[in-house]
Amino acid sequence: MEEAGMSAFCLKAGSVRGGGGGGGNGSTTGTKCGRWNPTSEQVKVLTDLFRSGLRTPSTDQIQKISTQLSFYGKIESKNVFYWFQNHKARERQKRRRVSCIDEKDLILQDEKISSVKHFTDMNRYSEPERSVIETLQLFPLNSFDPESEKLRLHANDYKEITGFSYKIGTEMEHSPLDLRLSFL
Amino acid sequence: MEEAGMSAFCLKAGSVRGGGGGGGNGSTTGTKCGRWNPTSEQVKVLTDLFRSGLRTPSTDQIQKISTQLSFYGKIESKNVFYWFQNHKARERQKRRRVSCIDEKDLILQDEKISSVKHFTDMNRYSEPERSVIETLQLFPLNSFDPESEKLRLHANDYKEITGFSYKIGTEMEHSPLDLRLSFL
DNA sequence: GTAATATGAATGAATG
DNA sequence: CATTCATTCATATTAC
Repeated sequence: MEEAGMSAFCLKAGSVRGGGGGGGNGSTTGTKCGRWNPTSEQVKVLTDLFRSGLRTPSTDQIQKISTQLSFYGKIESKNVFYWFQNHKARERQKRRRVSCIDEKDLILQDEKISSVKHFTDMNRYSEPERSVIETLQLFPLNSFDPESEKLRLHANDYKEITGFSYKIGTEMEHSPLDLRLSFL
Repeated sequence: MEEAGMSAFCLKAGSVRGGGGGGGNGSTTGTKCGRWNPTSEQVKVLTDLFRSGLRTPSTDQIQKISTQLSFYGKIESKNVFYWFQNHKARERQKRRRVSCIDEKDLILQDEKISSVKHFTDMNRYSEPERSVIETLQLFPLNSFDPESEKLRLHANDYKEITGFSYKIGTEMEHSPLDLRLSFL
């Protein structure tokens, strides 16, 4: 009865997820089950893409990337998705930590990419390096969507929730006997 | 992509969620501010509702759901709203991201029960059809309400609206970066 | 063996 | 409804 909150998700016992490593990576140790751990080649490709300016690949690109990367080992699309999400988030995260120091001496541990991150404007952190454009020619990102945006129909967007005042519970009584889910 | 304000009000205060290992009530950790941490019961109810076919509850339903769920812990209406939004979106995302692997056993543990329910309608409740109220019996509701059926909002199965017409392979220039990336 | 770190995975919240 | 950001959890790896 306890728990039931934190570690209820990870299980799998490694039946389906197995295989890790897949084809001939060998760099990993075990790679039994659990989470995906990328091979060196996969990491390199992903890093190259990231350094080339790709930050948030679209679904199509994610599919293509994972397909290509599957040659180096087992991988799923969501792995690519998460990788970019995490990579970008942590870049930003580190930068935020740095900016929040006033007296503490920060330890610049490692700086993989030689990026002189001087935030000219604290308001919005732009890309640290703007010299990634050349490689961008690699990607035909000219996939213009002619009419993907105009299909937007705004349904009820539930504007009320943003205002936390939002008085809803006219009856704030917790009456277990009142009615549970029969209200629906 | 604008700045959109940095809501830094809620500092994390380093509360280790779940570490308490106590009784599954996540709200005890933060309690102050920070994001909503649903309890197991709340998640179960929401999941049941979702599995029952409810995908986009109206404002009215949302307020009722949150009111009833507040019995299990702190909750707001917007939490319910976001929960359904996210759950629906991620179900669809998962289906999409996983389509490229030969592994067909992508059975999520939360889909244990094999109740085949096909949602085929996307309109508002045109006609009340009673086929999704099963989970409601999980709760000790004393008042049987024949109008329960009208809660059910059938899911729109949604098809690919992306009429992809962008040209592919227009520029297949070999790039110095990596040949393997030319697929993008 | 434990602590610290790195990172994959998940999800709440928000925006367009 | 889709996409993205921020925070957190979980685990593998490394350091002590």
